[in-house]
Amino acid sequence: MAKYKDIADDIREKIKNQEYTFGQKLPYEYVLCMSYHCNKETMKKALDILVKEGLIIRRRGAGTFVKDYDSSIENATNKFARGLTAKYEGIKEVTSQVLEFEVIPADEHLSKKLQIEPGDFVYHIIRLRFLDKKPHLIDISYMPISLIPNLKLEHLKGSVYEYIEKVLKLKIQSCHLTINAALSTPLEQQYLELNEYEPYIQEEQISYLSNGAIFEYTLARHHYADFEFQTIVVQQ
Amino acid sequence: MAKYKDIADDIREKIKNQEYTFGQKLPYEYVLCMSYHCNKETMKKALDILVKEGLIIRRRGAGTFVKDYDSSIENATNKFARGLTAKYEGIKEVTSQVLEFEVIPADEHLSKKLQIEPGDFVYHIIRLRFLDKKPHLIDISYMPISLIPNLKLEHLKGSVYEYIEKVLKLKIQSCHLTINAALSTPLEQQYLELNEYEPYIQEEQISYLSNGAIFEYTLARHHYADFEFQTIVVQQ
DNA sequence: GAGTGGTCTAGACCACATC
DNA sequence: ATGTGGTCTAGACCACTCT
Repeated sequence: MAKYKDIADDIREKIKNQEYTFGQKLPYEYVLCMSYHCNKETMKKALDILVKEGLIIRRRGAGTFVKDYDSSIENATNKFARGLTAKYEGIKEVTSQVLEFEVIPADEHLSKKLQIEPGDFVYHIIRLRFLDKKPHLIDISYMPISLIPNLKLEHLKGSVYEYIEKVLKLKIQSCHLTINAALSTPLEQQYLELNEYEPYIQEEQISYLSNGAIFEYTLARHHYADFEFQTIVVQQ
Repeated sequence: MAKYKDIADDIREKIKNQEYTFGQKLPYEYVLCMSYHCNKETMKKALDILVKEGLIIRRRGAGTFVKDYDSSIENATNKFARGLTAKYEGIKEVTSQVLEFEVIPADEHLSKKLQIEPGDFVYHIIRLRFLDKKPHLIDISYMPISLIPNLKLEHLKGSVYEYIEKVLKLKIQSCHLTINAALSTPLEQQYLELNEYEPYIQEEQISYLSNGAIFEYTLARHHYADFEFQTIVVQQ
């Protein structure tokens, strides 16, 4: 683990524990560098992480200040996991009901999304996911079998991500998200308790491994009333 | 403008012009440093921008590769502007109809969102925004009058951001976005052509200036069928 | 082992904010 | 004028991938 990430973790904790409180000016760069025994560039990398998470703001000529914690979002790793692994804070129990689990050849559309050849075999998985026993989203997933061998029903009941990272030792590197909405079909009406003529909200997710391969194309469909997505955009 | 941003701009152009094409390996760091006359760290900063934009992927021990351009999103500056200035590609005409323009004292809720004192005066603006003459979203905005003096009706018909950046010479630094949905009220039903019992999708946006002040709290309400939002999450 | 990216440092110099 | 962050460099060393 890189030093700058450790420093970011440490300062993040201090903000969360209100050792540094809203509006407070942090010690300036030189002092922080001294206390963490690091170089200025390293400290900047650390603080830039917190800037991207919306925890602090840095102003040339003025200083570094703690932002309103409530308006910031969880750190990028958690945000990253949000789509499917459902690490929802304060909610104890995440369960899944597997509605479909089969292997099919990729059609034209799928082969483009997954950057594979048409006809290559992929898992086709539909899961209904519950938070505290309340149906929360329908999750339609496609993954190339060549990348994710030996996927079993039991993995689907827990976290597929855990299987990929802990068992297969693959690293998830990035994902491309698109959020939109569409009128519900009987599938969503049945499981998300939507009425006819009511839309669902969909997160389309294309996920990359650290080796550059796309391992997943997922459509997560939510009840519109349950959906929330947060992000922070920082001018470069 | 920083050198690393210039280099990123240059390489981004080469990818968009397909001088570097999908899947292609870029020259490795040393060669790029030579041709741009810069240091390794500077080149890394440049390439990291493109990684965050989803244009390239970097793999330690392997190289730097161009991602599928179609699946990447417009650069951060455009994405940043997306919320309100509506630089929608391929669409010629963005117009606004001002439904409400008044100054009110901030209530408890607003004062928290804008981080001002309750009672401080704020603009309250409701606009209906059209893309190519089609009603596209309703935009409910609150801005402290102390930060944005002399806002006129004419500014609302064009881009408020342009007034803030070009006339007031203030810099917009970051914004916090929250996307959710809620059942439409008569306001949305009337202007977005929604039926009763149909939801709208809302982008809540809290925007910061480079001096750390919050200058805007906006609710942009979209017809659910028109809404799309893209983002890329990269593991740190 | 060779190729390639990632991190860290010391120090120089620049840009902006505030007084 | 002083305080503070931002950028850039040269060079060292480390970590991962490929084969």
